[in-house]
Amino acid sequence: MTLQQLRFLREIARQSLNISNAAAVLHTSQPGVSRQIQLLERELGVPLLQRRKNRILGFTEPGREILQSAQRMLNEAENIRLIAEETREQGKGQLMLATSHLHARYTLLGPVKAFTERYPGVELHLLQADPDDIPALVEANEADVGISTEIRHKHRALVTLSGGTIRRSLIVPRGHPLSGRKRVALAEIARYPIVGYSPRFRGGQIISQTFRDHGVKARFVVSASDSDVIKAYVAEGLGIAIVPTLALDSSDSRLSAVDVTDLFPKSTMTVSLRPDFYPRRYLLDFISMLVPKFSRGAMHKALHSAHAGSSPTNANREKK
Amino acid sequence: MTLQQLRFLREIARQSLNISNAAAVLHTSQPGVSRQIQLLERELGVPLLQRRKNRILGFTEPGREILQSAQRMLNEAENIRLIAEETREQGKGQLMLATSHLHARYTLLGPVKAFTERYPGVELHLLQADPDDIPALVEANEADVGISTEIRHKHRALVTLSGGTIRRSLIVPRGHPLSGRKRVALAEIARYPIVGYSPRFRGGQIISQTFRDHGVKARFVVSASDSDVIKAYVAEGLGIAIVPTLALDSSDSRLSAVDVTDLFPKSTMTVSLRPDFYPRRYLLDFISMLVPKFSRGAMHKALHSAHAGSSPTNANREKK
DNA sequence: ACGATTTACGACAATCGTAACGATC
DNA sequence: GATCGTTACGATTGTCGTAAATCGT
Repeated sequence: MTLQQLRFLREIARQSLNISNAAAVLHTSQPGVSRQIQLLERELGVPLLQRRKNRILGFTEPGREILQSAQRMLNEAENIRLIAEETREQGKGQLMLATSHLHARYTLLGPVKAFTERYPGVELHLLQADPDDIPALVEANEADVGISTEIRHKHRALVTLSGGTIRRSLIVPRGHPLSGRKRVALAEIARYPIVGYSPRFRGGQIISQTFRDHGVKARFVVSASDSDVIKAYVAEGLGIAIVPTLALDSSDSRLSAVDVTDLFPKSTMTVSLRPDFYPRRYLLDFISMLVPKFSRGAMHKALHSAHAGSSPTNANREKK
Repeated sequence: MTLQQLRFLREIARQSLNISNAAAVLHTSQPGVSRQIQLLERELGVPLLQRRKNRILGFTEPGREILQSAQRMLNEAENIRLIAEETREQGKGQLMLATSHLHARYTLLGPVKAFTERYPGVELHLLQADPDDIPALVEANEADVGISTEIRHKHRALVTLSGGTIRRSLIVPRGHPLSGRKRVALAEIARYPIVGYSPRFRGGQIISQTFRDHGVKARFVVSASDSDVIKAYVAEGLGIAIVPTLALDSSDSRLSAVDVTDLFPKSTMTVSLRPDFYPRRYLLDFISMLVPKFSRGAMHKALHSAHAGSSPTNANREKK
């Protein structure tokens, strides 16, 4: 069994069973790929691919299982490369963040600035995406870490860390009847036209759902998917809006805000990671810049408990 | 990077940094091992072993990390072999159980019988050990599965499944004042000399601790580590005892039993497994014979959620 | 001087790419 | 006939084991 053979197998799977394409992607020849797979099958004594004469129909049952193990092995191999690279070129590398507009624009601003000063050699990429897609991006290893709001933990392959609570504010134009209030009720808000978040996203749904749950009929006049746009519309007098408090800066002289966190379900910022990938030092550092309560030690513990399997294994029960 | 190189690395670690021994264990030559490690170090661009001239002092920091990844990879490689072997020779193989005397003698009797009938080709080994050592044996891969009573979940690398409650009975010689009673109190038990479990084991500690917690002073006259011995002593009139109910068979005409499960802390049978090792079909079958509520499907789910990392990873972010 | 690791060298095996063949759509 | 997979063969590369050299205790 060779890592090469496993790479071939994985690529065949990725290329939906087309060996020629797999060979092309791996910059090698088809016959080589074909033969290595055959050798692997012979060594294991089990066919991995279902074939009819000269055509490949699919994986066999054990083939699928073995493919999964192969993927895990190759991931670990990649981890080894990462570890080596990290110690070789300290403070060099890439960091891919998957995040929503909101966090990219506001939450991450400070941490990103601190990070680029601390690690000038690391290329920081912000992969902006729909909030609902973020965990999937991390799971597909398109991003090293996902920063989003409120994920149901259905993605079991990820570790999610809960950050701080996201506060919400009602914003109204200056001079509006609700301006300057300390607190407001849902029913009061509903008296005025509302500029909402696009219902495509969870954030928007949560707001409108809350009105519905309390039997309050709210009138949404426009919806947008980004708080800057919403703020602009409110400032122009199109309506009032509920936005994350962190999207407000005091410089907005045309707007007035009222805290309404308690009127809506609690939202928390969540950071998601793949526990089976090696967390480079600067990655963990970035997260602790973002959420100081996550020290590197605490995160190592969380990741390690999610990613078992490196225990000593002193016993040698392997077949010879 | 070769699997061979990783095997060498792991064996060097196992042999506490003695390359010659490692080579001997792997049936190869020292120079070969030495050179492969050097090649790996050169390829990764990072020293894995700390050396002074001609002597090896220890692992480097990245070396230790890489060793862990290497162990995971080799475990998965072993899994691939297991999968292949399983489909090649269905119903052949070995099954190593780590268990305490109690479970070996009573709980497992039925399941073992059923198992040997269902899988006559599988060699079933019972590795009897002190209850407290059982999780460690599973973690070290000396056993495929551990069956024990009540483990604190400090072994995070293991998945533990909770089976049924262990009932306890007070046993007394026939004709004893407590004989025939439906229920007894702790204080009543403490009036008589007690034959106890060896305090070396958790089981014994739980019993005596309970007396102490309730401020009841009990008198232990003898202690043994095995319920058959204890039963014999009680039958001979040395004292009375608290034993797991399942250690009693109705044929014991010289003894009389009273259920006392509720007087002591609840104990449950726990089954422990390493989620990072491929669970052969007959292993899961054995467990469901032991605890019917664990179907193969349920266990697959439990294991898979504990063992992440085989997700598609369609993105190809690896360096070329 | 002995034990342990690295370096040197030669034989062997394995892998890879090109070319040719067979089968399928 | 075009695409895809397998078989055949030659060149290159890599691996392994023996022997020698080097270093440390």
